[in-house]
Amino acid sequence: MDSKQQLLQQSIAAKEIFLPHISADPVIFGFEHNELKVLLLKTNYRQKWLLPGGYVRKDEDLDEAVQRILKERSGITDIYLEEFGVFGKKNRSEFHFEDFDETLFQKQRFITVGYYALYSPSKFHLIPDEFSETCEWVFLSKLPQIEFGMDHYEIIQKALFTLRQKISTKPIGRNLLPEKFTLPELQKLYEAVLGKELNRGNFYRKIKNLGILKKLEEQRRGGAHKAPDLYSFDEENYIKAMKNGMNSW
Amino acid sequence: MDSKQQLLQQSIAAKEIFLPHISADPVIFGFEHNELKVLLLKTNYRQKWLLPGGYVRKDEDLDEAVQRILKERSGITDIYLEEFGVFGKKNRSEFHFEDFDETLFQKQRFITVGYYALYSPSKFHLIPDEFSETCEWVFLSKLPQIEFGMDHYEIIQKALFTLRQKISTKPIGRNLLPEKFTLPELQKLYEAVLGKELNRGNFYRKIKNLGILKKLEEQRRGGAHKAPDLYSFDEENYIKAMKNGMNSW
DNA sequence: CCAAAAGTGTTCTTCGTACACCCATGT
DNA sequence: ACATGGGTGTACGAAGAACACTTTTGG
Repeated sequence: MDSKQQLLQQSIAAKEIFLPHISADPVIFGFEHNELKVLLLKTNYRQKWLLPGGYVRKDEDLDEAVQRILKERSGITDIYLEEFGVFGKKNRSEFHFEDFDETLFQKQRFITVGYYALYSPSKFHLIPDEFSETCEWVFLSKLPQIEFGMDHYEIIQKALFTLRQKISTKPIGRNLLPEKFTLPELQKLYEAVLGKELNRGNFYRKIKNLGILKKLEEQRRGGAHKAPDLYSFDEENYIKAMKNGMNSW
Repeated sequence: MDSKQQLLQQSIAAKEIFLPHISADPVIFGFEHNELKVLLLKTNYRQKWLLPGGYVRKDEDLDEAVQRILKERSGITDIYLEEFGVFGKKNRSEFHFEDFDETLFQKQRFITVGYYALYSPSKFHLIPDEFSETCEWVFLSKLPQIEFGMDHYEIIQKALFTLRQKISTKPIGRNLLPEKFTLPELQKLYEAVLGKELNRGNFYRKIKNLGILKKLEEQRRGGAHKAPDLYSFDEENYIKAMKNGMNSW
């Protein structure tokens, strides 16, 4: 079945099941090789990269919808998503389905709700859905070089901006790093999100004063030079710090 | 024409003009007598208080929609609105139109987008639309005593929370205070938003260091005791401060 | 033993907090 | 003149910024 046939078929079912005009788009961030990456799908149709978004069922809450969509399109489950913006320009998807007539469900005007989340890529196996060729992590530095459908690049930009705001008041890392990690690794994560270098000494002191870390009785061996200490997050204090907030970086 | 007839009539036109399932609700904050207030409408139908929300035309951007809605329902124009949340529970308006059958446009499931803004009430004359009995500023302290339709109380709560977050990083007051104002007045505004008292001396120093104020060559006469100096905002620096942000209170 | 990275300590400055003091005005 | 609120100054401590120093490891 080619991709156009596939979309037409989906369209018929969609009209029954989903609310018209409303969609949700999750922006999932990951961290690897000291760089941030985003989860994207390359659709069979038109070969453009898109966020793994979808539609809202008539009988489910919006929150439930995003969770389901993400699961169906990528295989990711159990992830905390946070709304960060609504994209409602009337012609935001104008040229995306130009091969189809107006009866296609997917072609109608959509107002989309953006959600973002942080997720550790190692935790699961990506499974693209039937409409997508690939489901891939794409590094932020590569984004300007790939071709997006609709306004999805803009959506990612805003998600990233929101993440930067967030890191200034709440701790980040619990979902992006493995169980055990080193302080230099955590610092690299913060630097990747903020897009600037941080002073080592000051970072160490500040993060330790937050009290969200537990120092383990082991080091990460294997690298050249001094072996760094391993840490894990102190669940209880981490949750407290999430609520209370802090100052800035 | 009674209120039920009115709603039925509106329903017919609405199906032509508006997108289904999507609405926008503006939460407009004002400041008077050292207290915050919110702009609300009391609908003819069912006598519940509601935000002055409405629907999105098929041929307008979402941003345009909120502006138009607010203008039509209250008379307010030229105001900067900022999205703060989406409310999409499937049964959020379940009991609101129970006197009607499912064909009523207004009764369908709506996912609503919340916008908030700050506005100086003195600047305009409130004009309720034809569907509303009154268009009124209601003080925050009175909110628990009035009866809201749907989940609009919850929406206001989140708007207020967002405003508190915002005041911590960006200056506030430009839209909420008259052209000329005194530092004690500004401080009262901050205290009202934050819900706690601030130290006078520290507030003065901090706000002055922001450089967003212009001291005028006059005082506010008439009150008892010492006449306080009048200030106005320095447009240029205010806008800068809006962009740059600052620390916390 | 040395280079390089990890971890700690020191100093300076900035900024928030608390509070004291002076100033101006209407009663 | 004096009580009251407006405006300014000061002293202390916490926290950020910059940087020096020590420690540990692999080569």
